[in-house]
Amino acid sequence: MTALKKKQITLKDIAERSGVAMMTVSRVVNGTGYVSEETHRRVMEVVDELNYRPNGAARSLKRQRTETVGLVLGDLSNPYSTVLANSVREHLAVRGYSLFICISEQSAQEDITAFNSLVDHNADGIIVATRSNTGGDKRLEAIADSGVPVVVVGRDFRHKTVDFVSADNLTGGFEATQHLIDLGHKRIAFLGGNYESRNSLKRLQGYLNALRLHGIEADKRLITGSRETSSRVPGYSTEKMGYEGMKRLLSLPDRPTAVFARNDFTAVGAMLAIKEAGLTIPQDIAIVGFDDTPLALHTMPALTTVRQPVGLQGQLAAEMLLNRISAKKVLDRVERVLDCELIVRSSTVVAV
Amino acid sequence: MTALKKKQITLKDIAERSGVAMMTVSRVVNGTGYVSEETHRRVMEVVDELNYRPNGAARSLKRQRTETVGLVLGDLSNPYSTVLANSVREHLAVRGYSLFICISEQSAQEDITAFNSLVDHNADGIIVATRSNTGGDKRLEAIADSGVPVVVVGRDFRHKTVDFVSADNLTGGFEATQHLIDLGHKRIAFLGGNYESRNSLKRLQGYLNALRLHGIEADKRLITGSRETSSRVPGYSTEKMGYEGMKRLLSLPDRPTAVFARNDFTAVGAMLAIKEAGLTIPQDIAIVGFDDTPLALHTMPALTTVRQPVGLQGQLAAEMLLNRISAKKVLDRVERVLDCELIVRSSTVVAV
DNA sequence: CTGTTAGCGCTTTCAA
DNA sequence: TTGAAAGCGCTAACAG
Repeated sequence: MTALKKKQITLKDIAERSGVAMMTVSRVVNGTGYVSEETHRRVMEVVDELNYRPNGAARSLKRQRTETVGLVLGDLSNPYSTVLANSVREHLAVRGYSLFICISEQSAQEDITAFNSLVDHNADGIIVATRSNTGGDKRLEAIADSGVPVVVVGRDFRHKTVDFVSADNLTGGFEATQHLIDLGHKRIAFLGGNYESRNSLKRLQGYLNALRLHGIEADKRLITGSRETSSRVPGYSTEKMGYEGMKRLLSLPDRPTAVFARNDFTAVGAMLAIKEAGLTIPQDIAIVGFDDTPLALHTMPALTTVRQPVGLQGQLAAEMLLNRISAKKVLDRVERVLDCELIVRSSTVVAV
Repeated sequence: MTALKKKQITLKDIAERSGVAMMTVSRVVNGTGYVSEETHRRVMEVVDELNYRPNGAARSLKRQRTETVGLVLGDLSNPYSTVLANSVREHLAVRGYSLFICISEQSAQEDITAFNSLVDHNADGIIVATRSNTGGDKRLEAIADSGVPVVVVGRDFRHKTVDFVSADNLTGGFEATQHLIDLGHKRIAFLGGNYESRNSLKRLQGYLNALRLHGIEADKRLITGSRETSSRVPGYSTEKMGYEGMKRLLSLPDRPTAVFARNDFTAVGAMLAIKEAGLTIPQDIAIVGFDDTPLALHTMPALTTVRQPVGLQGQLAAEMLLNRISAKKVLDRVERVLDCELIVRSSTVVAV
């Protein structure tokens, strides 16, 4: 007969085998308090022999903390998520914290489920990097209210005890558009949103600001995106959106001479549509993306794009969260908005 | 004064407030056992009012299970990981299990750390999708020995109680090479490995098998990859490897007329090197990738590649693991190797 | 239908 | 330097 699951080795087992009290074993295992050389050695011997590992649930229950942090990620397929996750993990690891990632790609319900499983398993804090949505926001607010440390990354969410990290999408969008204007473009499209979403979509807002500054009137027909208002289309499917949106733009009587796409995936889709129409980039239509994903280097021509400091966002998020976790009192909201950088390549300028 | 972290609401609080025993509250919350309409209503009222959530640590400690599964992922930036993770999550969700993802991109140490944090936090089972390495394997073996359900996906690892899911990389590699041979190629390179790794690298093995079958002698100079023996280069950096490897191949006195790249990223890098050398794909050099990432559709020309059923791997992994978790006795190892499919595009055949 | 008791494995506190 | 007792929050098992 085969045992289903071997009985877990406990402190008690180690204590009995090594002839000391549980408490002593605990001290040895945790390296806390005084234990004689000799006892330490004897205990460790048994620990190694039986391959003892402390039970996390019991420990958490008693200690009321898990040394664990949760990260809720939306679109996993976006390199952004990858870089962010790795950065967060690295910076947590330095302080001895483990990272558990939950995915929430589709709906508010998934957000809530992810938050709950993290909270229920007593994560010491949560970093949220999904798009905001009312259902999720409401739950997140309750979680923050209950005292769980929370940091949001690039998510529109305000709460008096929730820290906020983000790239400066407003200025990024502004600079991308400014760049196109500097090149002499007047009919510039925004791809990946609709005019109504301008308040939540900072990149679109930056685009509008740049136009206004230069006395170019915004043309709503040039602002196009997916049909769903709250577009939560993940990764490569935004590419499809870019492709389709570009098709619409191309069919306009007075088509744009330049396009600012909300991200590189969208830009890639747009490029495909432009090429299919037999037009040349950037001569016929110039295009700018956002994010500077590795992708951007390999499009033909290489994509001009706005780079955002993703690793830094991860680092700051981790640090802010750890700060909150170890704080002795309730900290006020901290907000960090990080500079972006325009990377000019051949999709806007011929000579590069 | 602001409380640091609000005292957690417990069963006891609910019990007191609603004037019943803790056990009754527990029954209401879990929907187990008989509770009168009236009591149920009263308890739920208090539960909602105080926003009670059961403490997972306490529950796990008592129940000895967490309804939680861990997934250890290597290269997050590979679309493969994304699709796998989502598939696993979906299929777990149906059965009420949460998924926690851990990343291990670099080293055996990271693998071990990830395994440990999952085991220590009492995950009910673990799915491992990182590349195998001796350190990780050793720890994984110990974990499996201790009775924790484990499933490996595409990872070379044999253990009598660890299930195995993988694409049929051997046949996939064979068919990719066969395809090139069918097109008349004789000097076919393998990009992304060295001859010595042929035992662990099934795709390379398939390549060698195809050559042998057609009486083409393998030329070690045509088998090239990264310099590190155990190549654990993640995502887009394998692209760099493809680029560099291709450069080496192009500098050969008798350069190949076709290349089979171990994955699409590598293939993309190779394509770049080929174009830079002023050569045409597929006329001068034909190229086949592996994985059919979304990328493959957007290369110029579109990439011929081998598609593997990633979603299905996730589904099977989830099912096998749940099966193991709920099994009444120790199950023997199950192995599922899934068919791949050659997708022919313009990087090998002009007319397509 | 509801309540009581005991204990999951660990660590905090106090005592020796 | 070591140990004993109590209890974290929950639920299985048994009583009523």
